[in-house]
Amino acid sequence: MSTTIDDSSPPFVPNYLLYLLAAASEAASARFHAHVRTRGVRVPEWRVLACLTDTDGSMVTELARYAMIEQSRLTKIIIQMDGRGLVTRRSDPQDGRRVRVFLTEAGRKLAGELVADARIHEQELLDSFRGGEGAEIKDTLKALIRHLETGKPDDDIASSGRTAAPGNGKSQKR
Amino acid sequence: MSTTIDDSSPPFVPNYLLYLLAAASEAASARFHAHVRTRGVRVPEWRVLACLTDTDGSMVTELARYAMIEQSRLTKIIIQMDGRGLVTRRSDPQDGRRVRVFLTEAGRKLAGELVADARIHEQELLDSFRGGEGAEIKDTLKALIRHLETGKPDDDIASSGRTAAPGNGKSQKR
DNA sequence: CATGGAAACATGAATTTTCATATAATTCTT
DNA sequence: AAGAATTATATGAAAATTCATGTTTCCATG
Repeated sequence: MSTTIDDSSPPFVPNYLLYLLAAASEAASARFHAHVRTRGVRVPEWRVLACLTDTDGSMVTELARYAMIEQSRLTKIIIQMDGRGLVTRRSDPQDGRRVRVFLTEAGRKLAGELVADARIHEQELLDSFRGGEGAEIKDTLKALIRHLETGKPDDDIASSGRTAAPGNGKSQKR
Repeated sequence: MSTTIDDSSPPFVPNYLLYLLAAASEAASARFHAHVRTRGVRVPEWRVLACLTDTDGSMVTELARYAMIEQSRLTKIIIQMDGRGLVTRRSDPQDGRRVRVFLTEAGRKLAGELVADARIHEQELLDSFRGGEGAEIKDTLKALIRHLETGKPDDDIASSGRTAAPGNGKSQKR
């Protein structure tokens, strides 16, 4: 009874969107993440460094969102990085609850080098595709992310190319 | 000196491919992963269950690759799941080193339910896009993964679309 | 201007994950 | 066929992560 195993049904996992996304992320990141570890930096730390090159001095909560790291975890990572002299923390004079995180000189140097490496690696990756579809992938991902975060398509997704028109959908509720 | 900060340079992170991939994966998975935890299952466990619905009885190493979980970690997860009665392990009669992992009845039931939920969730996601670009995203990701894993473009990437031709795909050699 | 509530971080214990290595079973070599 | 090399899995200690909650500081309101 019910042992009717359909041995021929197509596999689920290799066609599942969430798996494809995770696998793509993993596969794309593997090399560079190995390089990062080579430099004595773990991936979450690299994320912090990268984010701080964009938004030096941001508060912990902001940084957590930006770097996709849960707050209490980020706090611990930052404390460690502080100990290693990569970042400093000072509390915001405007609002004593906030802790602003800054790159130190050493941190800025390291971050700069890694970002440069990342740019090169990214370029190599994108170049390794025929034609100019690399940029298309990025646009598709950006559209996907926007769509997922806002719940609204915001714009046509995955069609990229002609109808750029990113003008309208400003449904930023927040 | 050297404090020549170009305040206007565009941010790095939000345009960085590896970030976009990670963010897309995260954003797409958040809801469903929350649902999974609701059912008392952690994400890595869900991955194991899902993979086993495809390849019940596979060995630990295979499963590790399939589920993108490092071997020693997977071993521990499996031992736990065994304890909870979701899977069983028996050593391969052909090769005593190998441990084959099977879903129990309970495990199969749970896995089946979650996979069904996953399918629904995925469909909702794909439907939430205009037109039929959902499939395009999946094709793009598949091509990207193949490209990254093989080092060869294998096929035109990100062009997807017409040339579906999934017919041959029995290249499961392993 | 007290006070309740919210926001921003920090913290600690329990749990997981990592990393290197141990153990066990096969396969390859000579 | 013995020993070496390799493959598959397990294990243990150190480190990281999670989860719930604590502390501090700010904000709004009566």
